[in-house]
Amino acid sequence: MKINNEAIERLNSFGVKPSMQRLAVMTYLLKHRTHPTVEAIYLDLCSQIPTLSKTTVYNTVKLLVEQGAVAELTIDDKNLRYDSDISTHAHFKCCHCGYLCDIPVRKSTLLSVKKIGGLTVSESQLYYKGYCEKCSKLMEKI
Amino acid sequence: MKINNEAIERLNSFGVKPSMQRLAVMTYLLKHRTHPTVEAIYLDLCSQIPTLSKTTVYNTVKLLVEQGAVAELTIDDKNLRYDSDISTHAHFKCCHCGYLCDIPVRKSTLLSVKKIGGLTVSESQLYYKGYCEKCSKLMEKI
DNA sequence: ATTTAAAATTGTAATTATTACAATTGTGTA
DNA sequence: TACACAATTGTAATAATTACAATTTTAAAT
Repeated sequence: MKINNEAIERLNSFGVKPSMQRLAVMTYLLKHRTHPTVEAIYLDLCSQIPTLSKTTVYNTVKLLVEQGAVAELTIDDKNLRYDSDISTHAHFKCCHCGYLCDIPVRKSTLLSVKKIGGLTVSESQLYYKGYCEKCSKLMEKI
Repeated sequence: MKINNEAIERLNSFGVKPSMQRLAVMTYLLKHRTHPTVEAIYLDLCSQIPTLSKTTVYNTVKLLVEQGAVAELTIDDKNLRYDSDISTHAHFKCCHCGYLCDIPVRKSTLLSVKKIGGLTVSESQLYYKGYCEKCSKLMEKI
């Protein structure tokens, strides 16, 4: 996997000082829109950067999230997941097979910064849970 | 804490066979709308049921969630939280102090059962994250 | 009432994601 | 080249949750 310009630009525009590892993680997230876990990112990048430490991946995604360069999803109760798509959209997770995907949403539904009473909301997440097409059909048969 | 009728009715109407422990957990959740963790439920109920096991609390909340009698929140990356309010509403979490509260929401925003493409959505969760009133003011001073 | 089977509860051990932290390595500058 | 600082690494610790076997409780049948 080559480092792409989009990754460099993303880091720069969110004030993240680039490094080999950070660019690799950012590039990975931009390329793989699968909402990967730290484990998945780590395992895939290991072949490219054999000295990579899982701690570095943890440090990096934390930094990227803090700076707003990527989104952190808490849709799964097991692991945190990361998404380089920081535009307005929702997520669906199949509670049977774990399948996870994006769901388009009107911007008005998920406004990025607003006030609710005294609360300052900087981030909104809309999660849908249920059964994917495959698992729905499986359920009917049982 | 007395077991209340609402707890018995809730278990019955969601097909959960009642027991001392299940009623205690259900009653606790109906009374404490603080979105408690398993740990919190366990610690509070220990004085009432000294033989209570944390595993039982885990088993019970899992059962209640499966049957739809309570909602499970994944808003916090550390622990799962449980909510006996299964009506349409969103949640806010302060990412500085951890404060968690309910946010009213129009029913149309979070429809409880629908289809999106081939996906069968049985549950929607809307999470807001940011700073509570106290923490917002703290931030300004720094 | 007694026996019996099934279900619920308990306690302990295992698993796993994440964080803490100290040591090492890398980077940029004087 | 030397120095200070930041980033990375590896290991150990923490903590939430699950697995599982043993025990207790419940409910039904004799």
